[in-house]
Amino acid sequence: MTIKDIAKACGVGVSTVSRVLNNRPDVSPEVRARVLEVVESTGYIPNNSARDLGRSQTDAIGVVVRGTGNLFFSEVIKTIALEIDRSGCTMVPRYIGSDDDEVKAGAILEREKKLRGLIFLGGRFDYTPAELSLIGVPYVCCSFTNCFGSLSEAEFSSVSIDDYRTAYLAVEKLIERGHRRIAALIPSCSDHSISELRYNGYRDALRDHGIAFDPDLVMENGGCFGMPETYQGMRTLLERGAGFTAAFVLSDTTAIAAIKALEDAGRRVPEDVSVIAIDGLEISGYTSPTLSTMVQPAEEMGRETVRLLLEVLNGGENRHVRLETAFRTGASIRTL
Amino acid sequence: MTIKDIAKACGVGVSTVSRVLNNRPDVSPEVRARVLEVVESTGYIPNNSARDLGRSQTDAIGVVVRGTGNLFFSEVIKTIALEIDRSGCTMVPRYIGSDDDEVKAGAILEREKKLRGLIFLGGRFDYTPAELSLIGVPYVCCSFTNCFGSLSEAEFSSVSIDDYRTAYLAVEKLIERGHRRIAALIPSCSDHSISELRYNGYRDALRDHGIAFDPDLVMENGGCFGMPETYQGMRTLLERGAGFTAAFVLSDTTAIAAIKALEDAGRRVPEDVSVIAIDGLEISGYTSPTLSTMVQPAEEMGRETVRLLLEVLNGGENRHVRLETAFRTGASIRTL
DNA sequence: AGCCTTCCCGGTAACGTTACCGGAAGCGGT
DNA sequence: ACCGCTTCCGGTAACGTTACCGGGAAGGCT
Repeated sequence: MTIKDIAKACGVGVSTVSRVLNNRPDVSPEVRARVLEVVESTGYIPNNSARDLGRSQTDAIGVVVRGTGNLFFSEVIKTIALEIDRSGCTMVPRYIGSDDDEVKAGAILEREKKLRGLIFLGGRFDYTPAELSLIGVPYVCCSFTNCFGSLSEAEFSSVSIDDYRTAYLAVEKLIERGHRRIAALIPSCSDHSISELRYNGYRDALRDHGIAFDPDLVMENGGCFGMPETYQGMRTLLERGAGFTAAFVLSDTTAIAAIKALEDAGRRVPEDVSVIAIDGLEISGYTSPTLSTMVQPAEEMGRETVRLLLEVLNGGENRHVRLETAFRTGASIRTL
Repeated sequence: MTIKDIAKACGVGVSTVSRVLNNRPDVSPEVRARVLEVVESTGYIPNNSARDLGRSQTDAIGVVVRGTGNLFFSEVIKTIALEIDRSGCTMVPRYIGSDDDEVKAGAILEREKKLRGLIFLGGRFDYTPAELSLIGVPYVCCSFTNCFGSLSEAEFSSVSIDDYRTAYLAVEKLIERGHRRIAALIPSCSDHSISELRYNGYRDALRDHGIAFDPDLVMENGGCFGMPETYQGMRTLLERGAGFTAAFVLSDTTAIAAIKALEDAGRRVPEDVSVIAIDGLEISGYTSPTLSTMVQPAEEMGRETVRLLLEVLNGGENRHVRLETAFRTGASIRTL
């Protein structure tokens, strides 16, 4: 069953059928209706490969996911997949490690699969314009913040939360509850990126509330949002001996690991130490204690990401959208 | 840059280049080497659409993922993606809801994207041969057990754990520790499938150890492995008043929800109630208490799934592989 | 009436491969 | 010298679309 069969069945030319299928103008309503009817009744589906070849362009959208352990990304991916499907495009995922070069991975994916567009889901994004020029298609970065001034904002799109502000607010929640000795667990693998911004939020919140910054309360642990590394990080922090009544952790899963470290060391949460995190995973509403966390709108992020990409693909301008986070109160913090 | 350019640069015909690229015989070693060299140096990558069109076949492998909340699947997907990439094929994912018809979704995906093969990742799979005949390409079911005798085992491949035995062993762990009043939380949405088998394992383990089956200890809650449903299920079970010292829960995440329900009702885990689960997610090693759980080999499942599909695609026979689970001891169970 | 648009529509050459056919060259055997 | 076989290779028609060109019909204007 090809477009020729449809054309013959309708008594029109193939180009007319093609026009109808791609709903272009220059087709009379009657002809359009007839073609559509035949297409419907025969259950004809155009051949993708041929279409791609004819257009010399594919309908594939690459999605590079960096950091395999990140549960939050798993949430976002589902929405991205859904939205890409809805747009009639094909999602081509590629998972890479936390320390892999995502831009290189994207470029390879683009060459291999002849992509139309690219989505980057992940943290570190400190590339030079030269490196980024390897990517020849529009791209949008999700869960990302442009913290290197070298790249023009007009050259790509992005959707993210305000990491700085979210961290600031999280820490402020602790301060509001009387905490002044607040530890922070920062993954060190993704400098210059999300963790950097969240770290700044932490420091500025302290400063704005007249609390002196104490480097002994900050633990930079390796491993991008990894649970073992964070667990170990918290243990080391405790051994350091600098007392604290609260901790700010950058993600839900690592917060869970940090809490375990606290408990294994004989500290109770929240009685001895309050913990606040960022993510808002479903599961963190069921752990013991439940997590107080800044909820990222996973679905909205996915939806916006795809929407932005489609916009650019349709000739629109690059845009950068910031999504709101919301504080979800759990049992992991208490008022001093 | 097309195959013609390569042919011209090598002084050979396009068909020769094509033969080399698809490493077919009937090419002399010298010519093959020369072509390969030019390909290498020019960085030429064949056009996928044209190849697919020429072959009238694609390199796309559909992956239908059912049950969006299932974290275990998220783990498996990554390996599946990796292995599909390694094979040179393209993964085309589709996420569907827990109550959607996965076979229909697969058939649609196949028609839309002209798939070469299909992978089903998910639970319920009680379809008639007529329904399954909608799928016109080889497929393999992952995390699945053929519990409907109607379908011949030669018609598809599958990889799964032995759900019956795994559940049996899990319950046995509890019995070994002196428990005799053992509750079970069973998702009721996916009858005739994984939960059915695991339920049978539960009942037989009781029986084989001379423990009478008590229907009051079984809670069938709706929602496929959903945390809210399981939480509510456990609450209802407790209100029922039938005492128990242990509970068998079908997945890690639902076990975490069940534990919260227990704690919210004033029962402590494991002091008052022991809990055992199945999955072995990383996160369940960090929750409080850590979970005792039967670990499913997520990576191996993903690897085997893709391997089986490729086998069939290359003319091999359908196979069904069973993977081993391992008990991982956590703090959620205790000896009476 | 003649001309110029505009609106539709059909024909056909791309698009970049693969599969098939046929042919040249080399070689051994009669 | 002839035949038949194998090995290797080039030419070319598919594959199923899309994009472009051109043409006919209809309608408005001079």
